[in-house]
Amino acid sequence: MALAFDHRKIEAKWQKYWDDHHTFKTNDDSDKPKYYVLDMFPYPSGKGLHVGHPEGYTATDILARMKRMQGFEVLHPIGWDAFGLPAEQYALDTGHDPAQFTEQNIQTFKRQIKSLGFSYDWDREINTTDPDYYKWTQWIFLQLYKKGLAYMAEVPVNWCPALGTVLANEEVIDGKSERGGFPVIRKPMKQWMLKITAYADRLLSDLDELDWPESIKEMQRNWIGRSEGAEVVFQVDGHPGKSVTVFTTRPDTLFGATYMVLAPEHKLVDKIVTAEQRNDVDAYRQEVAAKSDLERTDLNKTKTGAFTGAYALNPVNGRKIPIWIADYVLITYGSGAIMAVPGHDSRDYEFAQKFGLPIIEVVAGGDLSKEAFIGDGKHVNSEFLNGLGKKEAIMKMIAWLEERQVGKRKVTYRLRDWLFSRQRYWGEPIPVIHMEDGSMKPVPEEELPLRLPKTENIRPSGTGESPLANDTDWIHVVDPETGMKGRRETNTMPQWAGSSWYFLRYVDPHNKKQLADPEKLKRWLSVDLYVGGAEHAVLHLLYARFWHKALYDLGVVPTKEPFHKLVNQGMILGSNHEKMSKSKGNVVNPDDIVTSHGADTLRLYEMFMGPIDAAVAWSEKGIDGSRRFLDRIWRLYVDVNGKLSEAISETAVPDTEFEKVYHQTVKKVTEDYEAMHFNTAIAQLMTFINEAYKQEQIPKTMAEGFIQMLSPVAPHIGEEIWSLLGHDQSVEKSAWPSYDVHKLAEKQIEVIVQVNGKIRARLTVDKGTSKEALEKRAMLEAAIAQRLAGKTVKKVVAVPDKLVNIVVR
RNA sequence: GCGGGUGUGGCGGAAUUGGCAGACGCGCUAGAUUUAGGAUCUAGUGUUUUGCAACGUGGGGGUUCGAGUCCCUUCACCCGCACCA
Repeated sequence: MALAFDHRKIEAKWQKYWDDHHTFKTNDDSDKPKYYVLDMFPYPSGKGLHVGHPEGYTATDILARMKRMQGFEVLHPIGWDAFGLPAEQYALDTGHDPAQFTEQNIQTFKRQIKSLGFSYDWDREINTTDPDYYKWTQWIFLQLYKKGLAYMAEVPVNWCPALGTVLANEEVIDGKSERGGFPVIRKPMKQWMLKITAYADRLLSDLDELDWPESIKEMQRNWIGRSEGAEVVFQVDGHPGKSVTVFTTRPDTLFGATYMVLAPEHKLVDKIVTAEQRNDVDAYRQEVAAKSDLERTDLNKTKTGAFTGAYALNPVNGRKIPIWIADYVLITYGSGAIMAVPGHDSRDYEFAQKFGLPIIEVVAGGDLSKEAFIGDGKHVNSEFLNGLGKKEAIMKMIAWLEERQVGKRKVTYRLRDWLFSRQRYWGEPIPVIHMEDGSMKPVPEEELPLRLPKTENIRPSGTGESPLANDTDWIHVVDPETGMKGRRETNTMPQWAGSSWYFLRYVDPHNKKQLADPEKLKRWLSVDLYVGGAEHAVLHLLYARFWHKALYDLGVVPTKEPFHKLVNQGMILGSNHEKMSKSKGNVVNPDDIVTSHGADTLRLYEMFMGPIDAAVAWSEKGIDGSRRFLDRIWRLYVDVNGKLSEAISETAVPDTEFEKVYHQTVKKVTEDYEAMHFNTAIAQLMTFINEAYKQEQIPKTMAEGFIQMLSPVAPHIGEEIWSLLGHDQSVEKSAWPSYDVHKLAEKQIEVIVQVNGKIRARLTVDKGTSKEALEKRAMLEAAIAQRLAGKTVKKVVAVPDKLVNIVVR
C-alpha cells in the first residue's frame, strides 16, 4: 500500500478547527486594506449542490485565502437566495410547505458547502426568506415607491398560465418562461412596475467603467438598446385634432414615407378605421391576438396586415399616405407606430412588395427593384435635403421638424419597465394597502417586516390573483388613523428582489435599525471581485445595478456601481462533452467526489481543468491525476510514520537551479492567482514538486513557501502539512511568500541561431551579450559556417538574450 | 439575419511586446521495483521518415529576417439577440 493521506480524517479535522477558531471571521475595525470577494449566492434547489458550484466558489476562495495572507482584511460571505418558483413548484407538486422545504434544502447546501472547506465568514450568513432580511427588501421597495419608481399600471404583460403568474421581459426567452420553459402569452393586466427605464442612460453609460467581461457588457447594452432618432407627428386626414406620433432613426428619409403602420393594439385604430374596412381590421386583429409571441416573431417570415381606410398627412410635403395595421410593428416599442419608408427599410420594403404600396427612392446608391437600400448616399427626391449625406440630412430634418413643431429629436430605449409583481405565494409581500376609497397607502416602515402569512392553500388561482387573496384574516385591515377599511396587496415580489441588494446586507447582517451602517458600507463597497454564472447577464446583474443606483441617489450607498470586477465561471460539462443532466446520465455529484477523492482533490481538479471562464468536460482520469498530485506532495513531506520527512531540513543548501525554480514558482503562482489563471498556477506548483523530488534535501523555508501557495487551493492538506512543519497557528495567519528577482534570472542564457528562420544551432552566452558579439559568435559555430558556405549573407537580425537570424541567399 | 466568442497532439490545455509551438496534466510505450497490481519510480511520447530532414496551431492568401500571435478572406462550432422602426 502506497503512502496516501486520509482525506476524510484530515478534512473533518480542519473544518472543525476553522469553525471552532472562527478563523475566517471578518473584522470590521481592522486597519488592513479591505478586499470584498463575493460569490453569487446560490438558490438552494432540492437537487443539492452541482459540480458547477464549487468551480466559482473555489476561485473566490483562493483569492480570499491568498489576500488574507497578503495582509488584507477579507470579506468573503455566503447566503441563500431562497424565495422563488422552483421550490414553490416542488412544494406544490408534493404537498410540502415551501418554508419547510426551503429550510431543508438550505441545510443540505450548507452541509455540502462546508464539506468543501470554503473560508466563508459564517457569522454573516443571510437568507432572503428570513423576515429580518426581507424587512429591508420591503423597505427598499417603499423608498422606490416614494420616489415614484414603483407604480401600478395596466399593461400588456407576459402571462404564463402554467406557472399562474406574470413574468418580466427578462424572464421570457423565445416566448417561453425562463424557469420551466412554459408558453407565455400577452395579456393586459394591472401590475406593479419598477421604473428601471428612468435609469436607462446611466445603466448604459456606467458600463464603461466596469471591469466585466465584454460579452456581458455587450448583452446589457443590447438589452437597454438605446437608439437615437426623431419623433414625427402625422395628422390624420379627415380627423381634425387626431395625430399619430412615430419614432424613427431615419428622419432623413421622411420624403420616402409612402404609408404608415400602427401596431394592431394601437389605441387610435378604432377611432380612424372606416366603415368599409372595419371587418378586415377586426378580423386581422383577432388573428393577431390568437398568435403567441413566438408565432409573431420567430415563425413569422412573411408580412401580414390590414388597411384601416384612413390616411395620414406627411408633415414634410402634405402628401396623403394610407394607414395600415400590421403585427411587424410592436406596441411595446417606441410609440407603437411607424412611418414606412420601403425604399430604405427592408421590413417596410417586404411589406410594400406584398401589398403593392409605392416605393420611392430618397437616398441614391441602391437598386430598389431588388431590395431596400439601407446604406449612406446622396439624398434625392427630398427637396431641401437633396445632395446631402445621411448624417447632415438627419440633422437638417430634425431642425426643420422642430422649427415647425411637428417633431423633435428623441432617444428611445428597448428596455421596458420591470414588471415586479408575481401572483405567487413564495415571495416577499408587497407592503402596500389598497384603501376603500381607491387610494393606496404604503405600510408604515415601523410595521415592517410585513410577514408572509402561513397558509394552507398556496396554489395559484390561475385568475391572476395571488394565493394570498385566500387569506381573509391577513388581507383585511383598518387604518388606525382614519378608520377606513383596506385590502392588502396580494401580489408578491419576484425572486430578483432579494438578490438585488444582498451584497449590502453582508456588510452589516445583524443591523436592526438600518439596511446597513453607512460607515461599514463605505469601508467595504464596492465588491472587488464577483464571480458567478453568465446566465444572469440581463436579469440579476441589471436589476442589482438599478437598485444600487436608486439607493445611491437616496444616499444609502456610497458607490454608483455595486460590482467593480465580474468574472463568469464556465460550465462544467459531462464527460461526453454535453451539458450535465439526469436524462443523459452524466451528472457528477460533488458529495461522491468528496467521499472518494476528498474536497482538496475536487477543488484542485476544478481549478486545473482549464481556464476559469471556459466550458470544460469532466474527466474521471483527470480527477485521479489531481489526487495523485496531492499524494505526491504528501509523500514528499511526510514519512511512513506520519512525521515530517527528513528530506526537509533547516540547514539544507539548495543548488542554484532549484532555488531558481522556487523563486519562479512564487512569482508565477502569485501573479497567476491574482489574474485568476489557476490552471497555469497549478502547473507551476507541479513543476516545483517534480523538481523537489530530484533534490536530496529541501530547505525548510522553500518547503513552507510551497505549502502556503498550495493551501488556497487545497486548504485541508495545506493546514495538515503546515502543522507538521511545526506551526501551531493556521496557515491562514502566515505571511504570503515573496520572491527574490536576483534568484530568478540565470547568468548564462541559451540563444538560438537561425538560418533563414530555421533553428540551426544554440549558443550559451552571458546574459546581456551585445548584438555584435552574438552575431560574431553565431558565425563561428561550425553548424552555421557550414550552412553559410557558398552563400551570400543578406541580413543578420540579432536580438540580445533571444536569437540570431541569418538571412542568406 | 445581427452582435460576441472559439478553432493548437489521441484528450484537457500552455505559449509577455511577433522571437525555441505543444509547459503542466491525462492517456500511451518501455524499463525498474513488487508475490501481484489499475500502486510507485525512471525514461520516452506532434506527424512523416531507418536516418538526414521535411511538414505542423481549421482552410486559402498576405505583411515580416521571423506569424499560433498582425492584416485580408473562407469554413466549422458555441453563446447572446432576433421584425426594436
